[in-house]
Amino acid sequence: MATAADTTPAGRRILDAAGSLFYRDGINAVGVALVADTAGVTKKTLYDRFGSKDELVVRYLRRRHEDWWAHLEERLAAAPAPRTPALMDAYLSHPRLEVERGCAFINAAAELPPGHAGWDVIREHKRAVRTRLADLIAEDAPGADAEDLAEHVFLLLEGAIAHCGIDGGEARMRTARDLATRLLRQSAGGAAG
Amino acid sequence: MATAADTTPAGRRILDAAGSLFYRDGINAVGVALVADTAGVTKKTLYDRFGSKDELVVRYLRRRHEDWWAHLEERLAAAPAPRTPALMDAYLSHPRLEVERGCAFINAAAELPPGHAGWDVIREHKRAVRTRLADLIAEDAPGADAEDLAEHVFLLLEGAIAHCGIDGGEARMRTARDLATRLLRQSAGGAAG
DNA sequence: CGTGGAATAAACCGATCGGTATACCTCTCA
DNA sequence: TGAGAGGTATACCGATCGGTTTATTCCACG
Repeated sequence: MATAADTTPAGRRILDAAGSLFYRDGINAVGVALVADTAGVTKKTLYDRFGSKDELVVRYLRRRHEDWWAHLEERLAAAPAPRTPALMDAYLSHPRLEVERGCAFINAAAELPPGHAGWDVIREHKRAVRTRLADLIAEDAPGADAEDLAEHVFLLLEGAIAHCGIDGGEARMRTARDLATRLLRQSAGGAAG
Repeated sequence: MATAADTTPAGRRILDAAGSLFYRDGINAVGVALVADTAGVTKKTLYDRFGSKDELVVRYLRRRHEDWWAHLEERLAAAPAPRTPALMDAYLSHPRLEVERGCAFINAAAELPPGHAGWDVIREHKRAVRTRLADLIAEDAPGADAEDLAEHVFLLLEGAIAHCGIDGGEARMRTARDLATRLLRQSAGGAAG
């Protein structure tokens, strides 16, 4: 019977290899043979576990979201108020999920054809970040228009993460964090729209 | 002798085909044979004009920048003050440069390997937009910290254009325009930091 | 003891990739 | 008049693509 794909040692190594290769070089530029070789696994094992490259791509995106989300919640739990800037900081502090090539989900969206199952993962990831951001802002700037402010900060965040891949550095993420912090202070101070 | 690549009718049609195909389906997913067929041209003609796919990609990016820039300046020339929101509107009004798949330059950055000549075009394009934005802001909000405000609006803009490709619509670009407009009004009103 | 899942090793499939080669046609212009 | 540029048509190249097949080994578990 088909195993849950990443419950097996080889399955995990495949997902590890796919995680770094797809992110660093792009999805279409990386062949399944390279993923298998990097994982120290035969193509047969890869196809036994994942069935197709499309499915592997979906798993790659799902895992990237789950890893990032777990890290985010961990950092948020340890962060003092205001916690909104900590969300930005979380992008800079993950030990394995680099940011040198920008946002894995925006990058995947640039490559995946319409109708690919990965689109659901991409949209759900962005929706989740956007929602979590609104929650944080509601607690950081009570009384302000949280939805309006969340959309504002979300665009700052997305612009920054996208440009990390072009600039090759994290500078713009720090800029976005500082701008968001200032917005929060202004909105907490004078709660008028 | 090698012609300037796009000075010839066939060269222009190749660039037209590459423009829509590379943008819609991604650079790596589109083969030179498809570009040639779409342009109604043989592969030989394509290689006679452009030499390699890498060079064609560079030309594609350069042309996209030039077309977009010409359109921007045209719109800016016709726009009343404040002209900063008109920059955002320009993304929505170009007759041929759609926005359904997001930003062609961010997308290309997701696909191109390090060292590819296209990177220079990408970085130069973003630098140019960022600079033009600072100029517009300096004229729209005199007295304010133009550099600081430009970076803020630039991140809003980039977040919006990246997400147009994920949402599949232009809504977020309009949101970014409205947020920028409000920022401008605030900075023009109380010029304090 | 033996069955079935997880794995390796390696060959193979048709299709497509970027790029080249050969031959021929047409038009311009010196 | 004839050379050279721009072009078509088509076949070809080696490499790689995603994916399959066959055979074999290992080991846990009933």
